[in-house]
Amino acid sequence: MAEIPKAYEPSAVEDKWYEFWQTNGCFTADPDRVSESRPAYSIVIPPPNVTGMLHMGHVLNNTIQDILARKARMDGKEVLWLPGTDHAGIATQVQVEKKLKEEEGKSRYDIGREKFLEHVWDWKEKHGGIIINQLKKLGASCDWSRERFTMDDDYSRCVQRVFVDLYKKGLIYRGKRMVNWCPVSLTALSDEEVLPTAQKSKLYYFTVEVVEEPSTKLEIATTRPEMIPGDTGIAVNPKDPRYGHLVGKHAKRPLPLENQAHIPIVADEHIDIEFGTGVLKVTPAHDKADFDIGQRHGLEIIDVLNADGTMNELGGNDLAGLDRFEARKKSAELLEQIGSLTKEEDYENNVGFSERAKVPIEPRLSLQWFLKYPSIERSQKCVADGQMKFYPNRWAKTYDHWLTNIQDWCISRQLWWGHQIPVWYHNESGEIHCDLEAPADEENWTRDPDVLDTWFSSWLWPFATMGWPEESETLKKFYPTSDLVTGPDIIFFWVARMIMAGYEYMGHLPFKNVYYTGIIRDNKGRKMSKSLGNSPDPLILMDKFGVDAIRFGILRSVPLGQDLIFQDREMEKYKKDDRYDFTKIEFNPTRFPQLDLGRTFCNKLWNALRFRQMQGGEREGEINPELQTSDDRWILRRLNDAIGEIDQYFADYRFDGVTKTFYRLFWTEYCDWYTEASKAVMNGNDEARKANTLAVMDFVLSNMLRLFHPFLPFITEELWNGMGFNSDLPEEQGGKTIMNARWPKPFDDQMKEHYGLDKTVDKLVNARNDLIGQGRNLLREFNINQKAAFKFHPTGDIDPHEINVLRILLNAKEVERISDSRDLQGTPSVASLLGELYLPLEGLVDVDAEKARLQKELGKVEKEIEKVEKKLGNPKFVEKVPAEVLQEHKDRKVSWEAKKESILKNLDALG
RNA sequence: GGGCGAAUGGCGCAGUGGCUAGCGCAGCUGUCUUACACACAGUAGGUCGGGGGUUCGAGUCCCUCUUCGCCCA
Repeated sequence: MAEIPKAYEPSAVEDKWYEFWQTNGCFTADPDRVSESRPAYSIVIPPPNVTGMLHMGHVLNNTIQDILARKARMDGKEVLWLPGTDHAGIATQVQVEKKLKEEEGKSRYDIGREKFLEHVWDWKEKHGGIIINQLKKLGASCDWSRERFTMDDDYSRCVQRVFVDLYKKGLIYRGKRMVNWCPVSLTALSDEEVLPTAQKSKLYYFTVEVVEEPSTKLEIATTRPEMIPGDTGIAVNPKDPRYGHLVGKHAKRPLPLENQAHIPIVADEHIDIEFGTGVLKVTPAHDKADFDIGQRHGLEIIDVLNADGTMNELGGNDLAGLDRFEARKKSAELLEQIGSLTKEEDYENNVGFSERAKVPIEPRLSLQWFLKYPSIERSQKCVADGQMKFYPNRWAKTYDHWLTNIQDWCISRQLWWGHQIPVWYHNESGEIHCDLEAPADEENWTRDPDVLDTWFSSWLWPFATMGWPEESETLKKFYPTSDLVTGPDIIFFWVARMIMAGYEYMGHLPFKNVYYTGIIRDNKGRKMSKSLGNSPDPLILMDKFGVDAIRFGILRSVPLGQDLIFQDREMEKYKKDDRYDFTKIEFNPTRFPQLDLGRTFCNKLWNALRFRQMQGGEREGEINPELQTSDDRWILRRLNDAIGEIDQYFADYRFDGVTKTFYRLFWTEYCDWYTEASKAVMNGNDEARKANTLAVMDFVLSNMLRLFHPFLPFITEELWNGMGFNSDLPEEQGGKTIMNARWPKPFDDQMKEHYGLDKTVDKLVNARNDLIGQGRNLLREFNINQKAAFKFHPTGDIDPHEINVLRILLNAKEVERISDSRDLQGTPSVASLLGELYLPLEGLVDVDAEKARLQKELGKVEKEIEKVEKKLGNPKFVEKVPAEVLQEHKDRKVSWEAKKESILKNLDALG
């Protein structure tokens, strides 16, 4: 790096290095390279919606995967991070239909299936690459040569193959069942796609007449009076003393007015006597529970709804053609007209909403395809016995519970965009042909028009992307995958199903660890969503703050499995109507404190290297133990401890912990203490020592760059190359790119001994730094901004280097070493294990102020002494506590008492 | 109704029974000190949601209550 700019400019390096990595094949996985000494490591990406756009959740999720992949490469593994996108049946189809309506005023039926699918593919071609490019911008080190799409021909073939196989195994069947129907998307949905949502609604009370006893009226409560025309029975609990005797008689159904049919009153144990009036109207066509009651009692099924949620002619003259919600109001009016309505009251209940279309679903009887899940037992066992690990582990319980209560999966969807079901019905016999190929006499058959649930393709993702059903090299080497990173919201949709598919088709679990990320929320704690418009555009953030800053900032505040509050101090400012406008985000460092933390971290890192460069460009070689200062040993010990901590945090998937350690090691320990202390050497004349200090710096910096690389890929690569840390390394071990540099290892015992890295180093440096802190405090207490002279009275032998460091870090004019402190009585002073430090201020000392300061200090110290003495005075404490804790308390007491003594001496001197 | 999670300075978060409960941001005071004002130095600010218990010792373990969130029925 010829001339290093004063500040880090992300835009100047990001695209350059991404391009470099790609053209040099740094992301490409090669199964042939896998060996015992170079184990495989693999992740499959949770495929984003092909027409989607990057949001903060993607940033979190993919940064974590990238960190894992980059770390694994540095650990010497052959890494495959396999990317791709999902065709997202409903979501994509809805978008294209919307566009078609807007641009051409046509519906999909107007142009037909074939033409419509052409539109979808066009849309996919146009928008499908967007999110992929956004992931590249984020630095994702995916093997793009293996990018897959769930609608690729060979992938499609896998989906069909699995359908046919499961059908032949008898696990897939077709049946008329109550399903969740979305009146907007006009398709069935699986139970998992329905979200129970609390609704404020009304409970309508109305009466019906008992046909056999016209004087008897039954009062019924319902939230859906528009369904009355579909009622085919009245159910009561046979144990209910109020109604038991009416069983077997009939009731007169009030609606439709022109068809007030007589419907049977039946006895059913499942009726809750306490709820409402204890009388339930039974609408078998429109409620799952009612359907079951109807089945038990042989009730008629009357479907009063059209597919789009409007009432059909069976709803009667007054309701036919009305939307279900209008029909609700209208039927309440009708009941009132005939004097049947007795009251309305406010009521809160849970209504199932379509996950995609955000409207209440209708339970509807229809002919659909269902799957009895395969390999349930093995799937449940592998998590329960810890073969597969969940992080955080608590999700294992949720997973287990779902598998225990598992229901058959409705896999058919009445959509056009997706994998069409490989089933043909014979036009005359109705015979079913289920196969990869159409029947030979295709003209006599009709293919099932429905497509499969999108998740029916995604559940094959870990192996269908690797060449299955061929026994490809990729599959052999990279399956099962190592880690899966995803959100707990799709634990049933995706994770559980992939596990089952993995066992069923590969005979093995699909991944060994599952990391569940938290959810990103806005600063009011709300989930970020399109409809609220409370999600900032990550691309704009990357542009303003730098990609590395975003990665670091986000990861720094994500504790394992906890949701993350993304702070935006000015969100409200950008409110437009009910939404937020994040299209114009100005650069404003304090607006996003978490991102700013990342940005300043990068800049600090940049400047730490810049400082190193200014000391001379040559890379230094071996560290000579003879020439080390106490600070050299100390920083090597700090680095060593940090590597250990970081490794442990990685093992536990605690990325917040990793960044925290980075911060402490780099900012506090390396910059604030070590770099500053090193100036004592760098400003001196001992050239050998200077070179040695530079060698220590190079060693620590080179280690830190490597540790940071998975989190901060761009800036570390720029500095690694620019500063020449790559220069004497073999190409495949960091010579070409930091991506392949070796992950730092803690020192072994021999190294520790060689460099003299024992605890005594810490004791000395900590005591000296404590003295510096106290000295700085004195300067501020006495309001001294200019350089002042200190006098230092050490308690023991001390290297002149330490005094020099004292001088530099205190920013002192001079630190004079004295052997007798008597003359200094009455001047401000502080004490540490190393000795006493005086700030001789002739004529400047406000005796009273200094006394007050010392008294305050004394108070603190005495309180601590009291505390520790109380503990040590407790015989039970002394008896029971572990030896090292006891010793530690004793030491503490000694140290506080020394401090107290020194304060008292100085107070005494002040008179 | 059942299950899970959270509650620690103004804000966002660490804290694995035992150092004086930490970190970042924001605040206040001073400094453009030749790596960094995207910085440096100093400083104030919390008794850890409430209550009870276990323990020599509890932010940490147990019980209970409150509030918030998620999942399942």
